[in-house]
Amino acid sequence: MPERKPRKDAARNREAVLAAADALFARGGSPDDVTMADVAAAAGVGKGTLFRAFGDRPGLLRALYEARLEPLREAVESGPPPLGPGTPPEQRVPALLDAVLCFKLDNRRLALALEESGTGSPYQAEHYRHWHGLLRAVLEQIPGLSDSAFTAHALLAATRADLVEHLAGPEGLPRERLRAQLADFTARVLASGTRKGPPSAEG
Amino acid sequence: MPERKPRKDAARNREAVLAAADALFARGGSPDDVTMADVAAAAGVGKGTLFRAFGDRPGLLRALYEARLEPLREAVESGPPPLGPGTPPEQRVPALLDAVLCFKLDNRRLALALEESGTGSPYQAEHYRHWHGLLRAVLEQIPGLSDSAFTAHALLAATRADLVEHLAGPEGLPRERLRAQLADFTARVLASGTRKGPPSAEG
DNA sequence: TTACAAAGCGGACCATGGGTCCGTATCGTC
DNA sequence: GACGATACGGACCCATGGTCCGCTTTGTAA
Repeated sequence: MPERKPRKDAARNREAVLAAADALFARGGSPDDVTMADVAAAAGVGKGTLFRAFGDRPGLLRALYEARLEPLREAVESGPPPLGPGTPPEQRVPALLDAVLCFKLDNRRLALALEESGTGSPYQAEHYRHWHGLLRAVLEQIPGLSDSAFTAHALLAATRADLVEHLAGPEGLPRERLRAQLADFTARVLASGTRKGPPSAEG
Repeated sequence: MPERKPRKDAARNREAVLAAADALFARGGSPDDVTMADVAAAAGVGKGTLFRAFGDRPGLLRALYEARLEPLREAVESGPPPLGPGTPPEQRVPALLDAVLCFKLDNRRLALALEESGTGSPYQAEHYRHWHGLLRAVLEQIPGLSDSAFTAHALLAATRADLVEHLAGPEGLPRERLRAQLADFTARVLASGTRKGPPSAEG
C-alpha cells in the first residue's frame, strides 16, 4: 500500500489550510477562538475539504505541529552537538530541554492549542512519546540517576505549553531568563547524581 | 454584603448536585463523558438549578475540588508535621509534594476533569496559586536554592493530573512506586542546592 | 392559617462548533 | 473527448454548555 499520491488540487488545498491555520494561531488570542470553520474560510476551502485532509481538529493541530517540529527533530537525530547524537549525555540533556523550551516559546499558541485540544491526554501523543523516549535514553547513560523514565517525564513537565505560556507571556519573564531558570533546574537534577566536580553549568 | 443564607431547598439541591457529580466522576471513563445534563439528571434537579448554583461547568468542578481539598488544606495550614507549619523546610517540601500526589491519586478523574476542562490555563486557578505560593515560600527558606518560583512550578508540574493518570493507571505504576519516584526526584532537586554556591548562569 | 413576595425550580429553548453527506466539479488517463 | 476516480464545499446534523421564564416552594408577617 504505497499510498498513491494525492491529486494536485488536494495537495494545494492541504498547503493552503496549513498556511491559514498557522497564520490564525499565530494571531494572539486563545487557541480555541480559532474554529475549524475559521480555518476553512481563511484557507478559501470548504469544511469538508479541511476534514477530509486532516480527519479532525487534533489531526490538523498535529500536522501543523509536526511540520514545525521537523527541523528540530532533524537536528536532534542527525545534527551536530550539542543536540545531535554525538554529544555526551551530561550536555545533551540540558540542550534537549532548552531546545524544547525554545520551540514552545516560538510556537506558543500552537503548542497550547495542541496540548489543550488534544485527544485526551497529551501523554498519548506520538510526539510526546518520541521526546520522552529520547530523553529517557540519554538520561539512562548518566551514572547515578535512577528512574530515568520518571525523571524524563518530570523534566519535560517543566516545559509544558501552558506553564511556558503562564510564565513567558504576556508581560512575563523574558525568554533568556526562563531559559536560564530551566537550565539551572536541569543542572540541579543532574548534578545530584554525580558526585564529582561541578558539571560546568553552561549549555 | 453579608450574603444572606440560602433557602433550605437550595442548600439541599446544592448538596445533591455535589454528591451526584462526585459519584459520576468517580465512575471510570473520560471526565468529559460526564455532561452537565447527566449531573443534573443524577441529582434529580433541572439544569437551571445546577447552573444557578455553580455558574458553569468549571464552577462545579472547582466547588467539588475545593470540597475534597479542604482536609488537606487544613492539615497544611494548621496541622502537625510533616505537613503543618512547624516543619523544617527540607522535610516539608517533600511532604507537601507527596500530599499533592496522593491527593491526585485519590481523586484522579476529578483532578483530570478540572485541569482539562478548566477555564483556560490551570495556572490561573486559585487553588494552583495557593499551592504554588506556599511551596515557593517554603523553598525560599532552603539555603542554596535560587529561583524558588520556577522551582515550585517545576516540582508541581511533576504532579500534574494528566501525568499522574498516565503513569498510575490503568495498569500502570503502583501507588507506592510513584510516590517513591517523586520523592527521589524531589530529593535530587533539593540536595543539589545545599552543597555549594549557586552554579547558575543567571540570577 | 392565610396571604404574598422573594427565592428557587426545571426543562424547553438557544447558540456554537465539531463533524458528516452527497450532488457537483475537477483531475488525469486512455 | 470521454469517462471513472478523486476531491470539493457548504448545507446539514447533533451534542453540549448555557439561558429564560412561567410555575412552585419557602419564609414571614398579619
